[in-house]
Amino acid sequence: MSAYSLMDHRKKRILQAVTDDYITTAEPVGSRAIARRYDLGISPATIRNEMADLEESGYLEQPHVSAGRIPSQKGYRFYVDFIMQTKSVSDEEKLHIRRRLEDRKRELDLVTEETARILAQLSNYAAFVLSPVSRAAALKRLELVQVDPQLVLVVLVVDPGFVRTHLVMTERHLKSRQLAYINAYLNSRLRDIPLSKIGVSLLKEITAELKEYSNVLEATLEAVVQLLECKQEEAVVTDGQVNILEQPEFREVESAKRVFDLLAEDDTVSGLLLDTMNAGSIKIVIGRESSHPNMDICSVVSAPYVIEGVPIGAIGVLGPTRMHYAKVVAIVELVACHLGEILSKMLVV
Amino acid sequence: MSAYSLMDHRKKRILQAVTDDYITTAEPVGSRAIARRYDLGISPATIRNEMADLEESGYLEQPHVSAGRIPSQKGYRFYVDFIMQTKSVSDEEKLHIRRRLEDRKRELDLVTEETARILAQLSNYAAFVLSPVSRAAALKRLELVQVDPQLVLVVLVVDPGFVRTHLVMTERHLKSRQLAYINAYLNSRLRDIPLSKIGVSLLKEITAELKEYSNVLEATLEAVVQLLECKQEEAVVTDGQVNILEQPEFREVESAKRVFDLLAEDDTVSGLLLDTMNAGSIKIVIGRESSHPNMDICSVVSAPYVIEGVPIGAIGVLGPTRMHYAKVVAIVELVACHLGEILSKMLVV
DNA sequence: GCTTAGCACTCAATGCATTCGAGTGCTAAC
DNA sequence: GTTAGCACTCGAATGCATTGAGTGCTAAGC
Repeated sequence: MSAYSLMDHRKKRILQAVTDDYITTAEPVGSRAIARRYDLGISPATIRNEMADLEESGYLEQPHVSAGRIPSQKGYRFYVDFIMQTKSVSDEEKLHIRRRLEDRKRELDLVTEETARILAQLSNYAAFVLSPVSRAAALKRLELVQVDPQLVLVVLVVDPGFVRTHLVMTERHLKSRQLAYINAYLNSRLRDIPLSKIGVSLLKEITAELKEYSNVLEATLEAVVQLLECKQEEAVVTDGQVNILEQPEFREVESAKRVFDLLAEDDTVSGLLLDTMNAGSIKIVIGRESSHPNMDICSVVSAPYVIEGVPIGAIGVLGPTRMHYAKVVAIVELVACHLGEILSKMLVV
Repeated sequence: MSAYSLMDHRKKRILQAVTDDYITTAEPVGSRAIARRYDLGISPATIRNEMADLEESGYLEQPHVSAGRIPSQKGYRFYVDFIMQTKSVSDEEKLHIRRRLEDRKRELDLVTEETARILAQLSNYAAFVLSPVSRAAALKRLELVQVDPQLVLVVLVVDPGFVRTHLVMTERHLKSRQLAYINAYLNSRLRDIPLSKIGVSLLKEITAELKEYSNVLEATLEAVVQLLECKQEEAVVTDGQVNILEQPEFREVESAKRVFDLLAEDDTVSGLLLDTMNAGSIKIVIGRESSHPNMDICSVVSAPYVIEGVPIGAIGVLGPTRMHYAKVVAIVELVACHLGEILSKMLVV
């Protein structure tokens, strides 16, 4: 028997009214206000009785005895799971998002940054985007380019997605034919190998095979390892942190600072986004549901974005627990969807 | 006759005392406090008289009649120009900075990010770094790499400095010998040409010369233009924005928000840093000395960093007008110096 | 038996008067 | 020129009464 059936219809409507009202006004909601603003056909006294019940079962709480009620964390959870109906976003808005992303299509970083910006602007909360990572990603090409007698540029192309480069000093100058040979050999060994399989041992092996060039290759292959590691670590792009300051619950600098600190710790946010990506479905974390102490006053709505059905990243929005869940869920889902589509055009090569 | 000579020694000492005290306590300073804390050998009454003079000539001001004095903007300016003595930084600290930067030496972005972080941590204010830009920068190498039958990777190496890449779709597959020919030709034409001279016209010319490959080259060279433009635009890395919230003057969210908005507008900060770079010397902007309205409550200390005597970028720290100027100036100068040294090892190839 | 009007009660917020004290400016004495 | 003394100012803190939004409970009504 789900929690759903444990609450009668009228209680649900009242919980909904309290939550909706509190989300928009940020003020505790009283029985009179509900009777006036929502046409429930019952008197304040009845509403009071119901509210008392809702409080007893933990869905509502009272900041102090002569104030109205506000949803508890449990209340928000119930609201999110069983009550709210996600809003749909207007077609113009969809088009607008699409166009803004299309405009950045030529570079991955630009797209993720723009996505974060769009999310922040639409939601008016803080937004973040976990850049695409793919377990299935494979090395598409590795190219050494002689830039200078002592300098080789290592270029890595990964599919799906990104290009990384690194300059390496070398002791001896390689002739272009030698370089071509090395390049051809490296590509024959590494091409289409999943990144997860490219480890120190494989690279050692290759160095041994090409031992005539080992002094050049050592530095190069070390760079390869570093480059791959470096991209493996999750890159999170953030935007709209300032929006936090507009929320009344963060008016006192102390609480605002807690949130900023939270956002500054990369791994908290990126961990959450990685979870979302792995779970493959939209995720709503309310207040202390998260283990992170500074999250108690916040909620996060996050969703994965997919390429050909495979989640390759995630986006999210962080706001106060009194978050406009319905709106944010709609936005996050929509943006995730568009982002996936744009990226699939860009990355699947 | 400079402002310096217009103020007698005792007044200077008092202005210094007020400023030092206010900078550390953030509380208006009274005559008694000065008499007690600073050994000036004069009584509070005398100090009061001097303070009244200093107020009349605009160096001090009073929040209200029964409060102590605080430095006016003019007072800070005088303090910065004629009174404060820059602190020196301990050797351990220098070593620490050096080591942190050395650790990131392999990548430009890492170095600038770490620099911003160091600056923010040492100063406890918001910090930013303008990435190296150089008018004298020249294209060192341009390389096309065939990644895939329909995909060419354009790699640009710029000296001093950075590597940029971009993927371009092509209609026909080029044989490796053709690609080698194009590469060789492009490099012969473009190598060591200053970026400022590489424009659409030059690239058009080259396309014409290689017209047999024009359909491939058009897209490629267009990408080159975009890549160069993209890097020309100033990249500013920021850190420590949260520190702003620790300053008592930004306790009310309103003022904090103004500062965050200011920091969010890239061009304001980057403009300031560009000015500093072009001026080639340390720069201190106090409150309304800047034209930007939201700067009125802030000060910025910025300094260029140089490679072989040539300024190629700048770093800066933003805090309240009640900023610890002496300390910040020392830090900014020191970090700028180290950054220049590290970069000259990295970039001048 | 549920609903609701009525009422006593609670408590944060607001306003107001009072006090406190840090700090000043002025005057007069040194 | 310096300084002690003193009256004065005004923000901040404190205390106290008032207000009003909102509750819980009881008893009457449908």
